[in-house]
Amino acid sequence: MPASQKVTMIQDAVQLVKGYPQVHLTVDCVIFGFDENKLKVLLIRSDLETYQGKWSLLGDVVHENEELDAAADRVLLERTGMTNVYLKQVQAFSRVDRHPGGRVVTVAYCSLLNIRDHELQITDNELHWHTVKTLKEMAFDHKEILDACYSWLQKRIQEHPLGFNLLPEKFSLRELQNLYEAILNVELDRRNFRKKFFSMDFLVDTGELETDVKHRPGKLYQFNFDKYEKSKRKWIGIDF
Amino acid sequence: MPASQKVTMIQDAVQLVKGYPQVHLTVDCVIFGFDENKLKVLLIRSDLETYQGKWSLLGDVVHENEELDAAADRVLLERTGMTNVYLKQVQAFSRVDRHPGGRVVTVAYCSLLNIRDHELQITDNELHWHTVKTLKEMAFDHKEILDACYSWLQKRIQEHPLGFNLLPEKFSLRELQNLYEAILNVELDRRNFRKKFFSMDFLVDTGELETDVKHRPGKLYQFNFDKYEKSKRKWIGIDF
DNA sequence: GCAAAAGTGTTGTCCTTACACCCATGC
DNA sequence: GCATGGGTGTAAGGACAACACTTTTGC
Repeated sequence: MPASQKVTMIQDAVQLVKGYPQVHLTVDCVIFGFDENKLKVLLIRSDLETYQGKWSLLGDVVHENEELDAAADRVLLERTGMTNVYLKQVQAFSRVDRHPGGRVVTVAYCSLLNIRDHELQITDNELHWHTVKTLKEMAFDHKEILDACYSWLQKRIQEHPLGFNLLPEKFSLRELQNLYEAILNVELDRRNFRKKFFSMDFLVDTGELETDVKHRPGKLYQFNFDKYEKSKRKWIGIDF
Repeated sequence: MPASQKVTMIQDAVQLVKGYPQVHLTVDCVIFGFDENKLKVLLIRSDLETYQGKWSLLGDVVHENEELDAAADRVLLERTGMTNVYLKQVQAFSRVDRHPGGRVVTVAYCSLLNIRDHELQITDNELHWHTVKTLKEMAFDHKEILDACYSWLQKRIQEHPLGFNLLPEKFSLRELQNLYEAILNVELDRRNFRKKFFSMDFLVDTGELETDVKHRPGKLYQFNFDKYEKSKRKWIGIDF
């Protein structure tokens, strides 16, 4: 290394960082659920007067010594009372004017949970589940964030077994198919759908049957996450 | 809406945001290139004494009224002199101790460019191209960021025509195949590879041939981005 | 017994894979 | 003329798409 390099070495990293500009940083969670054969998202009314009546994602500031994932976990825990929820970072949004109160950068998270597993505890600000399809305007850039997370979900659900997070532990194949059809917004052939999932061999027949249905009850299955993890294939293909 | 809601409405958004905690925010660019049939990444020596001798990604703070994409563009322009470079946000990294100078959140970008298109202008801090495969330790959490961007690239290149950003405008099929083999770390069958790309019908025969090769020269092709954009297919399938 | 959904197989088509020989050029 | 990589075709196997009838249960 040339001597000239050493001269410019920075010894005091703390001093260096102190000179950096700072921004307000938040997380916003797009929390998806599945009910009545429709994809739902958990929203509250915005508490900003500017956005009076508009719907808003669940979010919060990132605390001083908190990682982004932890902040998103915390938002989820505070709002739904649930831990160990499927939660993935999707994208940062940084439009300078995205918040009327000033410069706020936000990191969007996509979360999937089973609506039936929990009752909403705190229903401040009309917290409740909204049908994704019929959702129009939202506060801030939250519609844009929702759209990004929805696209993300549509893509991911075709490549990874995320969908099971939206269903009860035990589910019928009809429910599973309804889930895929709702999320992907397509109709699928029932026989081919079943063949596909059976051939993947990750479904476990629980031996139980649906109850409270007005017709022939379907078998209930569980997803074998362990088996899936062990057999993840490395796919090589070119397709675009 | 119940009356109780109105009471809690926030009128002064600016005041609200002023109360939010702030963090230091940076962008880091993983700039990939392709040369000598190897995937390369553009790095500098860290200028922090703590990381003396270690390699570091190209990054910078995000300015006060600057979007993340713009900050990444700026880093690229400053370091390579290039604009209109392929550049996508990949992921935010927020480990509390990831920077020795204090809490710094960074957003990673993946960038693809054609090494031949530009000579490195400023070679401060030993800026230069590194073979990805042989890269071990790096400053900060930059190895982790690089790995994340590399995985992202491996996945994306199979689904979208990104690879062409790493090649000259006109390229031979051999070069294209070498690119895929290097990035995916596999060997591909030459005949099947050619068939695949020809059947997609996005390659335009320029009528030109390779020069300066010691054997029969191959045809040079261009990628037809317009045609690709127009025929993007919506793929529905379940596969995991 | 009827309504409603569960459950099941086959066939044709297409895509993927594996594989070997001749061709054009530089030296 | 020989070494080097360019260029091409075919056949087999596997995945996917299309399609209809019987079975079980609730009422």
